[in-house]
This record gives sequence, structure tokens and C-alpha cells, in this order.
Amino acid sequence: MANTSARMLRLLSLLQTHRYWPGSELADRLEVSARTLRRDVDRLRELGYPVDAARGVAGGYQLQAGAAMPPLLLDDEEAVAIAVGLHSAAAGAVAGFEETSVRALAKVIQLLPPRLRRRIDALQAVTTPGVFGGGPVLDALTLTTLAMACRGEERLRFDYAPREGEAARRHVEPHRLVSLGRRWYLVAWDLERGDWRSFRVDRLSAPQPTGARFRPRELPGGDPVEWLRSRMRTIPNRYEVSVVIQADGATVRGFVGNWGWVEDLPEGGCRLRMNVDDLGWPVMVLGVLAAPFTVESPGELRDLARRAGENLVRHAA
Amino acid sequence: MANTSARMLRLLSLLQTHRYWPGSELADRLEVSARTLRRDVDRLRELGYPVDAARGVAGGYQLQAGAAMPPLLLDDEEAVAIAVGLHSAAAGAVAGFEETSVRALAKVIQLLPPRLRRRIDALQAVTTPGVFGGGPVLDALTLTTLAMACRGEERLRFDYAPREGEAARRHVEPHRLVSLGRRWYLVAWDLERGDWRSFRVDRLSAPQPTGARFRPRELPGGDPVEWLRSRMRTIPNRYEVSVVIQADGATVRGFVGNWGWVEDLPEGGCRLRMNVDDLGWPVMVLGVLAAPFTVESPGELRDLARRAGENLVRHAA
DNA sequence: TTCACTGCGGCCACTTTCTGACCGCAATGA
DNA sequence: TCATTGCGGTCAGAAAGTGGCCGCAGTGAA
Repeated sequence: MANTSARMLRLLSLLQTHRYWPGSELADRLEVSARTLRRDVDRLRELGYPVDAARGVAGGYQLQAGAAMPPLLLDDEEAVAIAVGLHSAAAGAVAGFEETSVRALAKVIQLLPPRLRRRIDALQAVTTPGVFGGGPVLDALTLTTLAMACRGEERLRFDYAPREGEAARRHVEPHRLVSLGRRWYLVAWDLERGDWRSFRVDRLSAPQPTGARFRPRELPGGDPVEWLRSRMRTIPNRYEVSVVIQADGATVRGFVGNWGWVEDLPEGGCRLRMNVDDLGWPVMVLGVLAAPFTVESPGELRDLARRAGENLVRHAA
Repeated sequence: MANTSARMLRLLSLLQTHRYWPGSELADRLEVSARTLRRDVDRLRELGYPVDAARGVAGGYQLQAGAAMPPLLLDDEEAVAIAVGLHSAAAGAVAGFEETSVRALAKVIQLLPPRLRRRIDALQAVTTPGVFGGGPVLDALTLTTLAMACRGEERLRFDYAPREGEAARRHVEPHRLVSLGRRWYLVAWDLERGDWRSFRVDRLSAPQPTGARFRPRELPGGDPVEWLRSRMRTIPNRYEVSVVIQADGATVRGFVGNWGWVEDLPEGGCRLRMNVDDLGWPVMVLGVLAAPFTVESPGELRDLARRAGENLVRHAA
């Protein structure tokens, strides 16, 4: 039967790569009779994959979008592209998709043949550098290891360097990875302390799944993001930027994309709000927009902008 | 046999989502005896998927990375995350991966159930806004339609508005999508003109696969990217930026990531090179680095930086 | 060390499915 | 009109999948 199953997969793969296939060619490639091919196609249809067929002189088969996602049969290139895309999405390139991307990435990485993995590792750190300074640089491996441990409900040991105090080895039951304010946190049950804790992933190193599985405990309140947020409230460390800019709202919006909120003002111009760790980014935006602006908050942004401006003028002579 | 095949896929899916599975549970879920499960696992192994097994009291099965990429069995969330990640990678979020990402995206989109497709469409244009102004905004649908037509070797009609002259309907045999300098081009055999042509994707609209398949012709020289580049040489429109910065090379590198090349200078500092359409981006970098710099080229960058600086100083008061 | 647990794989008998060959039918487009 | 191509019924022989049984072999806790 390995034959049949494998053949079905091959058929699906063929249908996925080329849009149209004449039946005779498919039968040829699969090394079966046309009758059997028809039966295979039927089987696919029974499994819920909608295979269209066209009769007549230029007939053939084609796979259409259906109710369920068929198994994706990827070649090397595609697998790498997917991993890389998820990588950058996990790093925050697409706001709101960090966590889902990491989960998907963990799955892909786990299955990726080593030779492809090497190609991706070469692309290194998860935090896309260059978008703007923000966010600590993380090891993709660390992040996906954690994601896999969460998914697999597997205990975990790692070194953790808290803000104060000494680094120490921890032993936890990982619960969820949460991306909050351009930082990653692991929410986990600390086995030694017998309580829920959160760990900043960038302070964590050498994670090792122990292999021991566990039955997940219930997090108080249920929602890890809420739990973490309420925990973080005591340590606010971000800037609330608010700037009025004498420029078209649409232009500004196009510029900051989903890294900020732009509100059109009735008297013309717009107000830009951003939440950032690092004021470098708003300064960049102001610098390149080349439009009059007024900083409402924070004061530090004003100083930073002035200094940046002076630096530019001085050296652009 | 639909049973067996479907069961194998389900087994693979189970092994992909949870890292460890006790055999009894798998057998339970698949509604077969333990003996048959063992056989199924064997079959997977025969197909090349390395399933590890652990004996003893906490035994179980687990899927490992193997030589080939197994079929990815995705749930809704993951499929969306992958599409979104590829989206942003196709838009140039990860330099050098635009084309592969579009190819992979085309495959995913083609298979995506409509309800998921809607979720992704809601995320709109392919060009991630906000990274910096550059790049025209493209419709993801257009791009993937083209990619699918290329892959499927299917003739295509579309409206094309050349730089000069009137828009007209074209009929082509699509060959390859090429991303060059933050723009997308379709390299195709123009059926009316009987010659190879390149089309800027952002000037192209209403693409429609005709359904007619064709046997791909050979592009002169073979390499579409080279072919296109040599064609473009007559119309250069990018800036070659070169700036010496009195700052640590590593810092700068961390900032510009793969949007530029940083070269450490023996006398200290570094030289940053970038290829851009829009000088806004290098100005941003210079602005936020807050380090002395010297613009080597182009002259326009100097002016732009000065103006941006003056603007910052004036309004940051 | 012992013992319970779990995976491994041979064997058997029975059942189910798969396969290729043949057929006539139906849709398609030249 | 006609060649082409997909559809699906039927048949008989071949191939496979299945559950139940067995003893064996690692593993880790008591």
C-alpha cells in the first residue's frame, strides 16, 4: 500500500505544481493505467480535494481551492522561502502575526531537512535588523525550541539572567510564547518555585527540552497575553509618541504603515501616535517626511530630533 | 483504500502537531489496533519520514527532520501565517527572497480555501508600507495570478499601460516573474509582436489566464534576470549610495541589515553602500545613527540630508 | 534487581481494496 | 462530423491491509 499512498501524494504534488495536467501524462508519470489514475483522482475528491477535470481535446486535471487546506508538498526552494518569510513575520514585520508565525515556523523548522535548515540558519537572527533599531536580537533556534516545547507540552530547562541577581538554571513547564511590545516572553509554570512566571526570551539561553511531557495547568484568567500584560503594568518602559505633522495623513500613513496610528486633523495635517521602545524610529520618520511638525510628547523626542538634525546639517555640508 | 491514505495523512498531521505521542493514543485516534498503527508508522518510515520511537514506560512516537520535506499539514491559523509571511517577504522584507516567495505564495494561495483567502486579502497590498516609501503598491492577487500562469505554462491576457502611449490589451506566454530593484517585472513572449518583452507589473492590470497551455520557448541567454538587467541598462533609475560613517561597523550593520553593505575601514569607521530608488531611506539611517558622516555619492543625498536636518532643527524647538 | 510498561516484528487467516482490461457514454472543440 | 479525452460500470486475479496472537527487547521506577 505504500505504493498507493505514496502515489496519491505524488499526484497531489503534481497537481500542486503545474496547473493543468492531461490525464495521460499523469498516468504516465505515476506509472499506472489511465483507469487507475481516474480512480486516484476520485479518491482525492473523496478526501475533499476538489480536482477539476476538462474533457475534450485539450482536457486535463486541475486542483482547485477547497474547503480544507490540502497537505502542502513543497520543494526545497519553497520550504526555505516559507521559513524565511515566517522568520521575518515572527520578527514583527507584519504586526499582529508574530505569535502565529512562530508557531508555524516551529512546525516547519521541526520538519525541515538539515541541509535546508543550514541555509536558513545562515540568515540568522530572528529580529530583522534594519527595520529600525528596536527589539533585541534573538536566536531563531531559541525561539522555535521554546515554541516546540510549548506545543509539545514538554518540560524545559534553560539559563535565565534576570534583570537583577544572578543567572540560574530554571526548570519549567512552558505554556505560551507571547510577543509584547517587540519583545518575546515565555509564560511558564516554574517547577522549582511552584508558580507561574514570565521570562524574557532575550535573557534566556541554552534551552533544553527534557523529554518529559506534562499535562498543562490552567493559567489564572486563562489568557496568557492578558496575564502577562497585567504583570508588565508595573514595569512600563515604552514611549508614547504623539506628533502633529503638517502633511497629508495618507502620506504619513503610507510611511509608518502599521507601526503607528495616524489621525487626520480637521484643521489640516495629522497626528501621528506611536508606541516604541526606541525613539530612533520616530525621528527617522520626522526626518524623512520633510514636513513641519510639532512634538507633543515625549520631551526626549524633541531633543533627539534636534540633535539628529544638527548632526545631519553639520555633516552634509 | 481512501481509508489507509487518509489515515496516513492524519497520522502525519498528528505527528506534526504534537511532538510526542504515546502509541496507544495514536491508535485510539486513528481507530485502529496498535498492530496496525505500528504498520502505519513503518509505512511512513518506508516513505522516508523518520519517525522516532521511544520504548519503556514513557515511550511514544515522534517525527524528526528527514531527508525530504514531508507534506505540510497546516491548520487555518498556520496557513494564514504562512501566506502573510510570504506576502511580506515577496514585498521585499527579506532581500533576495522576493521571487521564491512569490512562487511559494502562488502555490499556497492557489490551494487556500476561500474563507482563509478572504482573511488574507483583508491585509491587502503586497508592498509592506512603512518600511520606507519605496516600491509601487501591488495587488497580491495580480502578482500571484502571474506567478501561477508562469508556473502553469498558461497563456495570459492583460491590460498594459506603457510609460508612453496608450494602454492596450496584451496576449502573452508568461515566462518568469522577476523582482529587480524593488519592482516586479513579467518576462513573457508577446504573442502579437512575436518577440520577448518585459512588463512592469505595476503598470499591468486585469490579468486573465486564458486556459490555453503552451510549451515554453527558450529565452535568449537562458537567464531571465540577466536578460532583464541587460534590457534595463538603458534606463537606470536607481541611486548608488556611498557614505563613510564614523561609527562602529557592527552598529551600522545592525541598523541597515540586508538593505546595504557595510565595510569596515582600517582607519576606523565604516563605509555604507546602498542601492535605492528613494533617498529617503539612507537619510533616515544617517539621521538616527547620530554619528559624523561624509557623503561620497550621490550629491543629491547631501542636499536631502541637509534639508531634512534643517527641518528637524527648526521644528524641534 | 525486579517489574510494569511500551514498542518491535513475525506469523496466520480473513477481508478488503487495488489494478488493468474492456466496454459504451458524454462532453469538447477543430 | 470526428478525433480526443474524461467518466464510470463490470470482471477476475493479485495485492494489500487488518486484527489477534506471540515472544522479544529496551526503559525507568519501585
